[in-house]
Amino acid sequence: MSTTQQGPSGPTIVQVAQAAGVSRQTVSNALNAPHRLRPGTLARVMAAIDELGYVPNLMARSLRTRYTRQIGYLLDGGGRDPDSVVQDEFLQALCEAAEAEGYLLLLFNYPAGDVETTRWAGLLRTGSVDGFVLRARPDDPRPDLLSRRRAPFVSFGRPPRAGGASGAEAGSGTEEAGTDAAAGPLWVDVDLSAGAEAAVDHLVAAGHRHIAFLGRSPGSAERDEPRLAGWRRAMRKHGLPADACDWAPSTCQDGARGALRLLSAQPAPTAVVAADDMLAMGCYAAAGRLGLAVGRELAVIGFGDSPIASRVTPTLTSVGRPLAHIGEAVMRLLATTLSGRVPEERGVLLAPSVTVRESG
Amino acid sequence: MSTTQQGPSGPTIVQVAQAAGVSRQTVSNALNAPHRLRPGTLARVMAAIDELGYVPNLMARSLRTRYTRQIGYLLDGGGRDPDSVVQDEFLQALCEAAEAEGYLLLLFNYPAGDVETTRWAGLLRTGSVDGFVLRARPDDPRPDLLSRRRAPFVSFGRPPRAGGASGAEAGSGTEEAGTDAAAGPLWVDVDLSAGAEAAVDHLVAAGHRHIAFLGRSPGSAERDEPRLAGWRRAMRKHGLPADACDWAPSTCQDGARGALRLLSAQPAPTAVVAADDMLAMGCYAAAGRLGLAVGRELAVIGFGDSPIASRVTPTLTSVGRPLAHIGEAVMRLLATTLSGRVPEERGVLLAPSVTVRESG
DNA sequence: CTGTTAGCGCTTTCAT
DNA sequence: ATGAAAGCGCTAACAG
Repeated sequence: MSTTQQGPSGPTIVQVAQAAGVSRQTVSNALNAPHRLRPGTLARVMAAIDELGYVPNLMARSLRTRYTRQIGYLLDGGGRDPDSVVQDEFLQALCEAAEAEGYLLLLFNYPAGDVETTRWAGLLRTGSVDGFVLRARPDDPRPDLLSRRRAPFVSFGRPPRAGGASGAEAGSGTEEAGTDAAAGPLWVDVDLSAGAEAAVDHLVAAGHRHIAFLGRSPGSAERDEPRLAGWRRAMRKHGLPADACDWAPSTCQDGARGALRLLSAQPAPTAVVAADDMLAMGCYAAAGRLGLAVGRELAVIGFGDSPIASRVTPTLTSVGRPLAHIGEAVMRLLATTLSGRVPEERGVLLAPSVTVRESG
Repeated sequence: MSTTQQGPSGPTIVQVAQAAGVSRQTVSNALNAPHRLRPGTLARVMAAIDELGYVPNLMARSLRTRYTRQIGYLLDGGGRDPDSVVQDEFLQALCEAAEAEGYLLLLFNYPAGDVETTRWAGLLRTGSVDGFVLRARPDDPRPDLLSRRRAPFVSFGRPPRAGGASGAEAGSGTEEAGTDAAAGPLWVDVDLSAGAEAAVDHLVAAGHRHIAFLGRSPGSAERDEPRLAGWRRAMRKHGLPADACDWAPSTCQDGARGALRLLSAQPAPTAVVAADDMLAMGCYAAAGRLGLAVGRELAVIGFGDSPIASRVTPTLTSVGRPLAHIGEAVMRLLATTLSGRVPEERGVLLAPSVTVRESG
């Protein structure tokens, strides 16, 4: 009588077998390889399963099959980006995608700066997870750590070049056939450059010809380079001069100052693409100070499609993040490797779409 | 190459036993009941464990012990609150607290409106989790569903009274003494009323005597009632009139309008407690329009301590959310019930503290 | 197509 | 204090 406390473990496979008058292996087959059963038997077994409310014990299954259908997600405690909305929505999307593939997400902490900890690498060995997903930030050491331990994983955000080995990998397919780990990590990322281009395309289609870009000031070269490049490329593509860009810290006030600088140029831009929604708010403030009506006299497009975008007046057009698609792509990649196949491509770039609202 | 694909399962307990020259349950004891071993043996076993890099297989352990040390967290897809920062930070805190108690968090989706799904209840039976944590919103049906299935869980946010289907059978209430589940769910919540009181206390200590309250307009009665009550109680406590309160939709512009109404009263308030940080931003805007310097001439305190609080000028004093404490309290409660003990109290109210910045 | 035989890695009796 | 036996619930091999 092990009445410690643990709840009512439902019926086991053998009870179902008895109820259906078959051997327990047949029940197992009914669940895992139904095509091997005669339709009649299958129906009888299924009926018994239904009646008894049988659910297989996943731990027992894992013990036998050596996989858990759980994947680990490394929560990033260090990255106290106010971007946390992203993490939340991404988690949501990833979770959904994982369930669609038959996986569950196991969460754990990556204590800030805790490079040495092998705890999560251990999770693979303890049989808690089959692989990992993480959101890689610039200079994130984790992808490399995972690669080194040969842990299957996919990163959201292109991981930094593995510091370990190669430098020259110009098309010589020689190391392609080597260890699978040497092929580099799997990743999915947002094509911010394409997002900026789409924003410009949208504005040009609306008749704008003087379109400025406002980036985030500290470290803009790194962080906003893709957005900037997309803006430049799109402007060139449309035969427009890409000469009106500026940078400001991502706060409402600083953004306003930056926007004022841009708007005081001659000829003044009629539209601004801001590197994030907060800077876009700064553009609103600047427009207000100049007596320009956002949407009618000055178009503003932000980045990130944050919750505030739909809560300001006028509502803000913003380049979104295809989080659902990202989640799906990540899980598809991971499921593929976990099943032993080789994914067609190591990395996936997903273009965001512009959510058009009143501001432009 | 006999292996399908699954990674290198580390050494097992029996290999450690051989290496240490003991039997395998001695190794087990070394891990689970070290006090039963002679120091010498223990050291030898530990050395072998270290050398071989042994980690116990948790699935096998679970199969035997009947608990998984995993707890499920129901992601709330429906609650598209722009409050999502809360969910993210809470998850972080909960995850940390869970790990401290030796638990891991298993995430899964609660598809919006999917009241019927028994999938997550099944998770308990499949042996995937020992219990659940969820963030309950008003009228959340999930706590009741979990109670009904006798699933151990703790909710962040006081769950609605477990009524049968609806208000119909609300009366009887004699089912209190029956099952243990009837003792009601376990919960942890933020004492927003105490938070508002603390805010007022802080303002009064700073010399303010005319302190207004600005609430969120649709559904304010429900959502902001505790904040309002705390403000009222504190005002009364200090012998001040609690007559200046107003409501506005939680956007910057509407908040500004609401604040303007409040500030046009006679005598004009010198401080405003806003029900969230967004409304506080509205107060900033109103102050700007009136030529009042926030912090010096008008004190503003928000709620939520959101990321913007520290990024605006002047930085915003805000009533925080003790997310770390909440996570710990939740896990303590859950761990207690899971270990078969009865927690001292069914519910825990945690008072938030005021993060003082430049605005007041 | 079905049933029998093993055994995944661990912990819990019960004997020494 | 340590060792031997048993079995958690399931599925991968073969046998029939």
